[in-house]
Amino acid sequence: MSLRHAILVLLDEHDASGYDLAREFARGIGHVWNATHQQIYLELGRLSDDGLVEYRHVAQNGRPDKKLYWITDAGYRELEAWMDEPAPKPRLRDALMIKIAGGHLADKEQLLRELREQMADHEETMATFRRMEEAYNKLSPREQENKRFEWLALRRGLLDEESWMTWAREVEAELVEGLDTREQNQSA
Amino acid sequence: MSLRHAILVLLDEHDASGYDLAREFARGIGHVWNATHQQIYLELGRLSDDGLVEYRHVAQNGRPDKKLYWITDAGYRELEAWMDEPAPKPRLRDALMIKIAGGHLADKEQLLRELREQMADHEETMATFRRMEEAYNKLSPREQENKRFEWLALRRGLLDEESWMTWAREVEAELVEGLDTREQNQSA
DNA sequence: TATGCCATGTAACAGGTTACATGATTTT
DNA sequence: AAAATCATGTAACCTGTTACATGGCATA
Repeated sequence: MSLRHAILVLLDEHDASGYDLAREFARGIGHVWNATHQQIYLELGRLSDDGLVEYRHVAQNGRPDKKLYWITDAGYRELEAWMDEPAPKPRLRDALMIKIAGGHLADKEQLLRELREQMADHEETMATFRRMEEAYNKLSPREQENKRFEWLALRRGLLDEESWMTWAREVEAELVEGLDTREQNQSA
Repeated sequence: MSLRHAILVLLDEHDASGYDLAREFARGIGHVWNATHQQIYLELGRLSDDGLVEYRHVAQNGRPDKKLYWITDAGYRELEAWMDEPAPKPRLRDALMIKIAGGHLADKEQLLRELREQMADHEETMATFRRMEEAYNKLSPREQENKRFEWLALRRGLLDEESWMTWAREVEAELVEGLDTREQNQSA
């Protein structure tokens, strides 16, 4: 159950509402951990019950009220204790890769279409990460030092996306080549 | 629910027992999809109930009997139908990255130790993948052609591992540097 | 007028993990 | 003597997803 720890790490960076957290999970940190708003609201409730976070209502003009959460001392103790325990290895479940592995059974045009859709998504993610990296690079050396670990996690996302795109371009080229060859045979 | 489709893709490659599948999920294909034996045995039961796979008992000498499963025509139809539907995007949940992102709260030596353990694991995985790639390279052009898609999925695993190691070495260097600096300050 | 953003939640269900259970053979 | 490999399963529990629910304000 690391969702709570992911939330605590985010709350350590800055106070946030459930909505804020959901946004961050959908963007930056979402690359290494993700969660839907439903999960987040539930977990914030539990964290609050356990005294690891606290919140206050914040009224806003033109927008609905929100609950602003922050991490408590008990929350920090919990986080630090968790840091000393070995992290479970991530378990990957990528359905597209299953399709690729069994690609000889698939409609190649369909597969190419889907690959390209995912490539577009990954391009967007990379663009976001690059913007985040640029923002980091513009910080003062002192601030860079403070956010060094956040940056290292971001860096992981970037390298991961780059490696994915490298792979995808290889696959794209092969699929296109396969389709071209078939067309030539048909017209011959 | 793509576990069943992952199993079907594996059974398309060759007939297998639940145990065989569990081994493959733990090694090769495990990089893109993984499952425990408990999940696999349950799902094989359901696949069998749904007529997508069949099996026969195989007696073995010196080893327990096993159930050898294969994919049926209905199984192939199911797989092909599934291939045409968009695959859900993978959701990453990597606890180590949360630790890294909140690394300023962690004991750096502990973090370095854990990073190095995971690096060793990844080295092993890479070695396995490289052996698999070498085996593929030794196949006849015709066989390479047949297993092209399997190889593309393997290739993804390799690139992913390489990218992970690149990142990990960067982080390792930073952590080591940080610890050295602290030691110098202590002894000064 | 419709879509998107802000903001928080509940409930039912599906999927996945951990613990428990057994037992022979082979390797260290 | 202990650990690993082969081989299959059940049950309880925890986690995560999808569907449902509401509603104002701002932008296209």
